[in-house]
Amino acid sequence: MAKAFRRTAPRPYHHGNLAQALVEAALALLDETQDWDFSLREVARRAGVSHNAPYKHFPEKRDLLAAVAARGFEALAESTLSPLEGMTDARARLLACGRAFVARGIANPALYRLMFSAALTSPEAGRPAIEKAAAAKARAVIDATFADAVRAGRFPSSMANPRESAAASLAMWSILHGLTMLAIDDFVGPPKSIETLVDPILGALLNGIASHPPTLPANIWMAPRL
Amino acid sequence: MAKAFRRTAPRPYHHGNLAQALVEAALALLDETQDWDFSLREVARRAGVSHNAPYKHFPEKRDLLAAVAARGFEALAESTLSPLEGMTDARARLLACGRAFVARGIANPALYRLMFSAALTSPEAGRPAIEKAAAAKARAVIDATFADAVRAGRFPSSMANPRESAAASLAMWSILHGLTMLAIDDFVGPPKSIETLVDPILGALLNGIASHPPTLPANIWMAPRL
DNA sequence: CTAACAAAGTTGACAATGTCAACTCCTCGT
DNA sequence: ACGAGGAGTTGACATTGTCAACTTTGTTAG
Repeated sequence: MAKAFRRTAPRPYHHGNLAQALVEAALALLDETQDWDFSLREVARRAGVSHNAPYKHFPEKRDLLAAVAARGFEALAESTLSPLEGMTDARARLLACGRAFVARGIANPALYRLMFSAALTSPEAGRPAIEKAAAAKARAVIDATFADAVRAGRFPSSMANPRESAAASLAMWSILHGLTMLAIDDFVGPPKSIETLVDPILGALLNGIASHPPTLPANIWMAPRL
Repeated sequence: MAKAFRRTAPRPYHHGNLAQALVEAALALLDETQDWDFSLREVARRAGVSHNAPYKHFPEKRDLLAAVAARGFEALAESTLSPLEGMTDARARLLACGRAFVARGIANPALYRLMFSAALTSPEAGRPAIEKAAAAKARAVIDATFADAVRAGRFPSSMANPRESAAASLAMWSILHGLTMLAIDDFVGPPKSIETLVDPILGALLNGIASHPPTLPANIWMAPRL
């Protein structure tokens, strides 16, 4: 950390924090072009380094994309978590969570798509660890909100059972993920207002879960495989 | 090589039906590599033609991919339709439809992903017409099955209202699409048996819809934009 | 303090790819 | 019979991901 002051240093040989700058540049490119087929070289150009500098931080282009995707999951986690502040009604919290989820996806379609893309899975290792960890964080928000709702008595107490809570949580993930994807991919729209889209759809699911809680087999996992 | 005998026509100069052969080859490559970053040249190689022959049939690589995706939607439509033969119970039909949907997606993950990918949307024209048409066909199966169920009295009669039927149908699409994607992307699994995964999840949604049918604003469309 | 080392960045090279342009071969309608 | 145009071919080009070898820098052992 400690290093000489660089009061005038416009262009230190060492970039300082290139990895982050590259992720930033890639994020910008992703937003501009709405696709991740931009060249690694262009990312390097934006960061003001040579076309091979990125390789010192990311062994492959895929690894850069994974870092970007991880950022996306972190943003998603934050987006779904923050509106819950101060909300008490369990059902309203779940709906708010859902709205925030879809809204975040629509806000940056390419990023959302990238997060769930296969572009980052390597043939042998599956999804990169960095992405798995971030995705787990995002998943935890929904899981926790659901668990809260169960504890608040909003759902049958049998749903404390992990096989039932997993089923409910998976159902909610699925419908939100699916709805977001369809909206992004122009299969549904126009989303003039997120609530009018999410509330009825997610609401119907929540009603169904409350009246007849679903159950999953014991060995189903609901997360990137570890 | 001027005019040679060709009684057994081993290699006619004109391929006969290259467009289809290219789609076939691309389909095979997609299945093998589980990705669509294969080169157009490799597709041409497989079809036994020069690296530029494909351009006579598809202006861009994207157009070939769109044709492949269209095939995928057609297969999806067929897969979801065929198990309905002879089934009478409306709820069972919907569940069967859902199982078939997810099963088809899991059967060829890369193809499924391609269908909903942005790789084929051109910046100005959106998704190619060929894909839109095929997607509409697949969507129609679920819509129709739902409409049948309403007619059979399995859902409140208010659901004959287009705003309600659209909501229900969208909800079902969403949850199926989302579940399929999550399964494909290794966020949930292992899918040792499709029914144990789909039935509880989709069942919960159907229960919710039956008890409190959702409604959507009037101007929401549920299809690739025409 | 300094010499050496590893991390971070650079330049150069290579094969492969998507696509353009110009050419050749074949089929078919007139 | 023939010529027009569709179908396929060859050649070329800029761009890309990635490898290898080099240089610059900050840190650290002696």
